[in-house]
Amino acid sequence: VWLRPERGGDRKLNRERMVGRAVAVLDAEGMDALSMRRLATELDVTVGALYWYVATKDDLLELALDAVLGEVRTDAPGDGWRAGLTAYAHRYREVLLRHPWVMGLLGRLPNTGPNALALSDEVLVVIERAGFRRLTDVLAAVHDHVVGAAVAQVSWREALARTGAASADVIEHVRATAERHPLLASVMSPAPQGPADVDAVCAQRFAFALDCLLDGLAAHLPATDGDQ
Amino acid sequence: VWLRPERGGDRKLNRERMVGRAVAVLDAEGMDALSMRRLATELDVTVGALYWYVATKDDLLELALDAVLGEVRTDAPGDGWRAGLTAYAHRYREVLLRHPWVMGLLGRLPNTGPNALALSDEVLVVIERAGFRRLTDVLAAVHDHVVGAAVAQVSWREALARTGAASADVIEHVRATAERHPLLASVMSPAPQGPADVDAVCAQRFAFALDCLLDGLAAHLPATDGDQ
DNA sequence: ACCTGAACACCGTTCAAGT
DNA sequence: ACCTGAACACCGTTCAAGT
Repeated sequence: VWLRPERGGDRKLNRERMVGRAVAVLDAEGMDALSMRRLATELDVTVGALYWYVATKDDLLELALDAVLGEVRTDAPGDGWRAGLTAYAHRYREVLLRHPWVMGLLGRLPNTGPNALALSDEVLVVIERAGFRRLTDVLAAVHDHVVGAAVAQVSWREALARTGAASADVIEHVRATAERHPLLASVMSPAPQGPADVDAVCAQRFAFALDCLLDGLAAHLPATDGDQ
Repeated sequence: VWLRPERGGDRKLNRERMVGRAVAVLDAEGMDALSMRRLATELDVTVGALYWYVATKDDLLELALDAVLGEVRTDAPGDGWRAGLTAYAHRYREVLLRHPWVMGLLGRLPNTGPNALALSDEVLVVIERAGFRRLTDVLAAVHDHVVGAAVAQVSWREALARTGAASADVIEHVRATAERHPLLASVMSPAPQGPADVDAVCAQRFAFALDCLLDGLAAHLPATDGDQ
């Protein structure tokens, strides 16, 4: 998408307005609610008009994805690499959770928009200043953890939303799994399973794993350990 | 889905045959190729017949997701927790990369099928035997890293596949980004960017980050460090 | 250059009716 | 119980034709 010309245009439409409205619909009603026709009527335009600015719906989604990544800003560099990476990871995570539909796009579309590149570059600067050798590996490690944790949390939310109230079937199902997997059951039971609890558990879990990861990464700093 | 009865049936169809064929289509031609109509003709049946065994297409996809997770088997427990978790992570990753369409489902559908639960339980046993306190946190840390790394790799593949040969536009685009982000450019340039190289880079990157994570987790073992 | 109107080839889902 | 046939309300995309 990033190659295709911006296609000026300002009579009724432009890419910015399209992407903005698309993100609004996606945030409010999710992926299934966004059709080209829906977006067109929302912009007071016929469907065909959209294809003047965008070659395909996937192009539009790529634009929406990168627009959202623009919300992640690395601020105040210079508090040390660990604080910098931690702040980056938390900000990135918050953005993903604010726009859950992004998770369905990450594995399906390329993610090489200008905002994605700018963000990688900024974080790489922090990693380089820290003295790491494998710059991209460290970046990927942090990045992958954020994405993985966000995917898991959204998936969990989805599972809770799907099973509305506790019908008799659900109770029977839980009982059956508990019988087959006693350890899993004992480990899950203390969780009250409310949607708010899920977020709290995930937030704390995320911070824990991130700390472990950064501990492990720190051991690969030349000053501490010459091993590459 | 897991609540709804199996709906016996063996005249022409059953869930197993449906899911098997669906996975085959998904593996061969990806998410976009799988429609209910396509699956029906592939099974010598009309579309309506499918809805006897499955309430919705998402249900079918949930079944396909869990079926794929069944390919991840934890073998030979007892080589130590670190070897066990490493083997689990690598096997899980291989399965995800063999079925790239799964990545588009993970953040969109609940993932609470019997195979997913059984797998979690088996890994939890390894984690508990190791002496960890926060069982689920450790499980999630490893799990999230696998998913995040797989998502990134598939997304990278997709980006390469999308930009076919190096047209003049692509070259101009790369040059422009290189100018704006010199560090990013210098770090990316050594990569020959072939599809095979991507897999190799990602495999090594995955192993590195996993090692770092396990190092960090090991520090939280009571024997080594009483801190919870 | 930008947008409309209308069409094409598909979707997922439902449901009477058959066997 | 299981499957067919046909319909309903949608899709993404294309493209002549208008301005």
